[in-house]
Amino acid sequence: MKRNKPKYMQIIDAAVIVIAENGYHNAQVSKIAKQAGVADGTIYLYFKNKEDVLISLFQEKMGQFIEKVQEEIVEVNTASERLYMLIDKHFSFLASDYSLAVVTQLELRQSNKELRLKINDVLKDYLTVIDTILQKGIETGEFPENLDIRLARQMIFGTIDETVTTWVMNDQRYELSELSKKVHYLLMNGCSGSPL
Amino acid sequence: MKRNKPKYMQIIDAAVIVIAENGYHNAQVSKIAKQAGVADGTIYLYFKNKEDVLISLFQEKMGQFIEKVQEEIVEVNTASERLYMLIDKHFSFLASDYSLAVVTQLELRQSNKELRLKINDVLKDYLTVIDTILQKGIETGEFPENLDIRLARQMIFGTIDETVTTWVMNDQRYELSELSKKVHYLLMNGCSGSPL
Amino acid sequence: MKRNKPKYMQIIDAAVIVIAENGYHNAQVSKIAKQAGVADGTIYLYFKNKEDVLISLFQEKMGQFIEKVQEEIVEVNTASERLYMLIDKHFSFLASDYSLAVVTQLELRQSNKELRLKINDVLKDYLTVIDTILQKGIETGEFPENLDIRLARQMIFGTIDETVTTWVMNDQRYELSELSKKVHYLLMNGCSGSPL
Amino acid sequence: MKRNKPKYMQIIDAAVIVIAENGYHNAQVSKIAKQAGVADGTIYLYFKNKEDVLISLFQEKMGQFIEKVQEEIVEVNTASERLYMLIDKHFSFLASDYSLAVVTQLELRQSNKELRLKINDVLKDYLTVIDTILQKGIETGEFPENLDIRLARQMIFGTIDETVTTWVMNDQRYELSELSKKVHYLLMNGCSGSPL
DNA sequence: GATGAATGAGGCTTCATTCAT
DNA sequence: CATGAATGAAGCCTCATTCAT
Repeated sequence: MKRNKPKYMQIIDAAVIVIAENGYHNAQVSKIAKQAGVADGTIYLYFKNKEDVLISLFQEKMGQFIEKVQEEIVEVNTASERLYMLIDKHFSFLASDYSLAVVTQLELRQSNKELRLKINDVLKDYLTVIDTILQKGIETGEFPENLDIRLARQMIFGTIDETVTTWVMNDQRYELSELSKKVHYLLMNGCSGSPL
Repeated sequence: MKRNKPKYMQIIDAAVIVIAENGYHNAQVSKIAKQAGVADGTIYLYFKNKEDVLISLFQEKMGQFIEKVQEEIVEVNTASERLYMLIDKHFSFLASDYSLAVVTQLELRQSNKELRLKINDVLKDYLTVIDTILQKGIETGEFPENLDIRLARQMIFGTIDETVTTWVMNDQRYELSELSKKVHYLLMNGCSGSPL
Repeated sequence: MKRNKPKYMQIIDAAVIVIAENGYHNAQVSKIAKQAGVADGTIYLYFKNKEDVLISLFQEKMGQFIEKVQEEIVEVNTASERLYMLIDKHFSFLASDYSLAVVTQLELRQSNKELRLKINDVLKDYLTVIDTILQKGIETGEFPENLDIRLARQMIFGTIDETVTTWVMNDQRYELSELSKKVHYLLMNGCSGSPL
Repeated sequence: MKRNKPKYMQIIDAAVIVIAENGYHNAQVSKIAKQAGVADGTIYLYFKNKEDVLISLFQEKMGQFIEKVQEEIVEVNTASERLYMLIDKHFSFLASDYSLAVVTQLELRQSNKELRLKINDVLKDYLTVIDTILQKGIETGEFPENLDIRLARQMIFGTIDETVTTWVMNDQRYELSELSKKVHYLLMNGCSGSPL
């Protein structure tokens, strides 16, 4: 299992730093190798090509986050609590690793369509988590029965994503995780409104 | 004034088509020139460089849209109506020009940080429109006084943007503008909730 | 027509010189460009890629030789005279351009199979010329009716080719074209022998 | 003596197979090692470098063939019989090991000049065998006194080589060894013709 | 104003070889 | 003897931009 070898994560962590510091288009393989303390060729022992490094980066970092959220979220019961946990974990996760936040919110978005499609595959699990919360909320009566789940999911994800991106673009001039409550409040209102 | 010369818009329209068809990274200057029916060098008579074409593209297309929204929005009175108009104009504007939607939602996002910052400058006017609606809504009592305008704006823009992007990525399999009402409803609920 | 532009042949001639001097595996595109007095990128205005330069080189040089042989060969009548002309033209053509001889006999043979197959396509016309001579000779009674044309062609081409290659590998220590008569004599004997 | 250790021939045989299957330029050391069932580094215990593997391959395979021919050829007496034996042994040797034929006729020819020069060293013994046959033939009166031995040798080797190469390139669609008689006949005629 | 031929910098990837175990 | 993880040099090609006509 590649990911158990130390150099695998070593290279991924180096990629995050190099991309955050130099930008996506100035993150040459040689820079990543240097940052990771390995030879250029070594990267190709662990990754198929440069794109594979970037996909793996996203899979490892977001994947591990999504897994943790999936596990922890079942520990609270109401949809509201779960949504709050989702928002707060999301904010505190990216707030704790600014480089990673820069990479996921700004840099990785300039990758080509192919790479972005693969990134979206990873995100699908995240969107499913949101859908499950919404579904649960409808069942418990916290959300109206006719809530359009797809639209509500887009609102939730779009809001969270836009909030993080704005925070990153403002150079973390304020505490991201302090916004959790307010964002949760806005989104709960959005979802809970009585039917049209 | 450059923009009054026919070839100026001719080149911008060509850029939209070429980027939509070939993707951002395959939209070479020579392709745009060919599509516009001019020589490569001619582009440099109207634009400083390639980046300038893309910024101008965004400025012209979004700029004219924002202007129109700004004008029309004062014709209705409540914040709710104005928000509805904003959403609906936004959706119908991009639904009426799929190439442009592909370019703004998918392709132009792969540009480098600098270009994206300039694009954000253009968007600032749009965000100001949203802020004005929210401000107005607070004054008229439609929204609670303690509404966090920045967060609410992020929710509104994030939701609209995410909705359009999803629609584009789904190859316009449904009518985007039919979502206006529901999105408006979700966002109004989000903004109107009574204070924490 | 690309081949009418001066730079087309300029690049091909440069390629012959660079390959002859540095060997096939040390004939970098940048060296060829420098020798041709053009920028690296200019080569790609006239050729699809590096391989295309090499194929074109062979096509232009051998192609023009084969055409000339085809034209001149009809001016003499007997198969024997035609065979002599073929051998002599072949020898004097390569003797007059040692660089080209090095390239065709030694360097181009280290190219990959794909390239060699395309080179063989060019040679097919040459082999056809040989076959026509043999056919003619059988008709006129100069060669026995049961001459195996394929084998005879292989003997003729193999002998000529091996003779030139040996001459090149011996660093042209003797006059290649002085061998024409003797080679012709050997091959005529080979072909003319009475049936088994 | 290296060649007595089992892994020595094991690696050479693996090289033949790997080159025949993948082509010269896709015959990486790691592939040869894998095919031989040894580690990459082990190859360097038996060979100085990759080139040494290829030279040794040629030396072992052709060397053992040439030795056998040298021994057997003295068992027949006339130059004609010896030439026939040479041709027939050559054809049947390569017909019996198609992989080896592919490697010697097609793949190894793409090697660089240095390697080919070393391969030619091995071939010198073979050419000497031909020369001896010719010399003997002149002494016995089978060939004219003024036969140009070098040219005759080139004809003989060129014809045999071209015949095998054509057979390999035609994917052994016919029996190579069935050509022995005809080729022998052609070459005997070529050499025996009365003086100019 | 318009053309389009020419420029040339810059990076991903392969693979023969080494050497610590 | 044997292993195989690690090394790092080296080159083809693209494409934004220029400038002579």
